[in-house]
Amino acid sequence: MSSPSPAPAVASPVLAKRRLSSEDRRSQLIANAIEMFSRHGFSGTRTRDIAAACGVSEGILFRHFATKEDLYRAILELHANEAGSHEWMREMKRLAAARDDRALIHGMTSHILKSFRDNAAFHRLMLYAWLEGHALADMAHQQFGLPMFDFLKKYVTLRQREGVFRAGDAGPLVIAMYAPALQHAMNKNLFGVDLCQTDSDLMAEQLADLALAAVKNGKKTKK
Amino acid sequence: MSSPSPAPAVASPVLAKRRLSSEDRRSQLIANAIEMFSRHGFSGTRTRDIAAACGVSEGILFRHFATKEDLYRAILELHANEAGSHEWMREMKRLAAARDDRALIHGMTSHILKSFRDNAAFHRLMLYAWLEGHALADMAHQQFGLPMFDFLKKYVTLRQREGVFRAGDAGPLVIAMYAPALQHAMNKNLFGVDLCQTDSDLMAEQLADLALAAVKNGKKTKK
DNA sequence: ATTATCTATAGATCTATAGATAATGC
DNA sequence: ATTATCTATAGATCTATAGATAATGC
Repeated sequence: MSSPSPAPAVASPVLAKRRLSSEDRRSQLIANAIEMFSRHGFSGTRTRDIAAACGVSEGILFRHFATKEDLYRAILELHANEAGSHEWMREMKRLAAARDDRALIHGMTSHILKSFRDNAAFHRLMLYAWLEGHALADMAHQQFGLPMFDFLKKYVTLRQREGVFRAGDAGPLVIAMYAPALQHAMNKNLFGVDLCQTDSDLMAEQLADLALAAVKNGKKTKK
Repeated sequence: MSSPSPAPAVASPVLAKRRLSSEDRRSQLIANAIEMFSRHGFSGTRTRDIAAACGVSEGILFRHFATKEDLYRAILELHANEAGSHEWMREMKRLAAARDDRALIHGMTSHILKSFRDNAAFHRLMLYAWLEGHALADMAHQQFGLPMFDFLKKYVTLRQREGVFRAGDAGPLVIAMYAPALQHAMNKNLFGVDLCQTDSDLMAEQLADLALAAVKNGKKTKK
């Protein structure tokens, strides 16, 4: 008689025709909306399909979110806050203070790969938001992209003065540091293109090593 | 009396209320459609707006292209063929045969930057097409992306055997070769983000040098 | 005479709302 | 009693078409 509380999961198949609490339904709507928006973009996604994915009528969707735009905003705001990038930034700064180039670049590489592996749908949605010129994509950039780039730029300049990093404008060096990892992550997790048979961990290792070799001065970099 | 033939340009402002030839109108529609699709994606673009951008009614658009999808296809097919990537591929192969690593990487870098600078709208549209999973985006990948990656992979493997390139899986090395340039080009031309004050030519130079340093063995790479 | 163009509109689709219904917690 | 849910539908928007009109080339 005492049935265990039914999973309010996204993928509850059939038979789960039980009513969900307002909170659970809201979460479910957001989860399915992320998936939809990440596949078809904002204007390519129909509120009807989001509701259908949750097994409810459209009315329910609009009871939780006044407009489609509202739902979209809720997603972006949710992830922008929880992203947990703050503690990671702190870790980066610690490694920078210790002048541990290798650990810093490896850490950044792993972080990028992991983030795209774990939140592929969200990153895909974010790329759409960016293309579509959504205000919140710009906000995310202001909040995370810029500070990160700025931090890296300062670190690169510092290491150049210390004679450890290659000379030249800091900008290109920063790009060389993160681009390979980001490019690979986008190819693999956003576009489903993986032209390397390399194992995932080894991949991170090698991408980081290459980034390190790119920015380090041409002296002996031996491991 | 003999007025010079009016410019069938995209941006003919006011006063150009003259009828265009079927061919010119078609070109104009495509040109404006590229701009629109590149900004808002396929589903985010209204046929009404494309027609309006050309200063004609929607009926005209549908006289030239049976469906919206048809117009979209016309754009992708047009650029896929004219892209002129074939001769560039030949040039790359020539440099590869001569083992000119520096020229090859610099050439590729410049090519990427120039292509995104000259055809920003098209690349933006292509990115949308890719996200939206349009069949022709995949086709373009089969036709250009894959062969290029394959070529680079073979070259890297060869140079590794010759002891000039760093050891390791070829995949990551290939990514390290093109990612910085591509990343920068996307940032700048697709997303309007340029965090480097560096001059354009110098930028290409530095990005290429960094890519070269990444893949080359840790011996003296002196210029 | 040919054909580029416009006007008007059909038909489909999509967001959003109103009011009725039924499952839940107390 | 409360509230999650459904049904039905309004109103807007969007693609696409049909038929009339007017500018062009001959």
